[in-house]
Amino acid sequence: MTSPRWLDAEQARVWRAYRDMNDRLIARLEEQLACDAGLSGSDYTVLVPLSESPLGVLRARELGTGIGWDRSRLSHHLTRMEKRGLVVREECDEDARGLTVRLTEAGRSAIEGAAPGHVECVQRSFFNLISKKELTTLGAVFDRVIDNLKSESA
Amino acid sequence: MTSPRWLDAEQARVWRAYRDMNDRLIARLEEQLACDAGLSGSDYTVLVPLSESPLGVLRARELGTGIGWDRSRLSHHLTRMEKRGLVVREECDEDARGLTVRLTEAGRSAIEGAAPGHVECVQRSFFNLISKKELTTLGAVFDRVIDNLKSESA
DNA sequence: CCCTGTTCGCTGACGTGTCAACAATGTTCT
DNA sequence: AGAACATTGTTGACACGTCAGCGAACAGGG
Repeated sequence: MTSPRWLDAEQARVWRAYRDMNDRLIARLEEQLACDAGLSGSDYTVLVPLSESPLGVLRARELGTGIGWDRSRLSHHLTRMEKRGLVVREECDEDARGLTVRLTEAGRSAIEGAAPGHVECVQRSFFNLISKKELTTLGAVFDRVIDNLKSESA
Repeated sequence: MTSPRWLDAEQARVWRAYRDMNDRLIARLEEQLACDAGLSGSDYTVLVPLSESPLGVLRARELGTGIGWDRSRLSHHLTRMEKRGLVVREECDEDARGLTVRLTEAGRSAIEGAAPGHVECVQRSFFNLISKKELTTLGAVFDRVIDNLKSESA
């Protein structure tokens, strides 16, 4: 037995803390976005790459792979966002199958209004509580876990 | 300016890694549970306290507060789980408003079948990659972030 | 005892995410 | 050109979570 069958006491404690922290942190950020700008976390995820694009326009495919969403999820969410006037769909010149997504004025002001508060919330709830040394450790651990998960699924 | 308006390069990197790791980790665990025992993460969350209770029975209220779910969410999920034969609802003697949830045989074998694989997956994808020293750091950081979030929402 | 307020759980509406099936277009190979 | 295959995006069905509103049952004070 190289690895024990059950978690030891400290592992169990850290695992619970991890799940708990994540739930609370996400909830906090969602709440901030919702009451600050009427956006959900998913809206924010979609709007960020659009607002960073020079013309506020992106191919749906690019957008989707950029944020790691599958086509279906993106399509459904764009339908909802379009209904709220945050984005519009346009035909794609280079590829008739394709689709371009354009940020509307309302969409741009929503994301620009939301971003500072969001970033500040991340700072206040996370980074301000972490030392430089700890940050380095976290970064290393997260990268290691990601690499392992990537290699297993490949 | 005590705290900068935007994340610096390392913070941004760590934040992305954190979100990415979490998404992949959760997906990995969900996948393992689903294909190993036909359970979702939510099913697992509900079944664990039930299986740890001596008679496999719990008050709905206890169960809900124990896992941090509101009444509505629990009610909806119990409906789905009952339909699949994992649990049954029973009336509560002490309190006529109340409800007790009982683990069925199928529910018990599902959770007992799923747990070892789940724990092993957590070990392999997370704890095996982390040194003792790093684990201590993670625990400290997670607790600190949780405390801060708790105090802010109080 | 009744009134008020609280707790318990259920329900319906809605936003969200996943899956499988589909249509349309592009690409490759012969 | 034509057949086979891949890519792009949409759709419908379903699982899930949140929210507001509801009725039933408790608890405490008049």
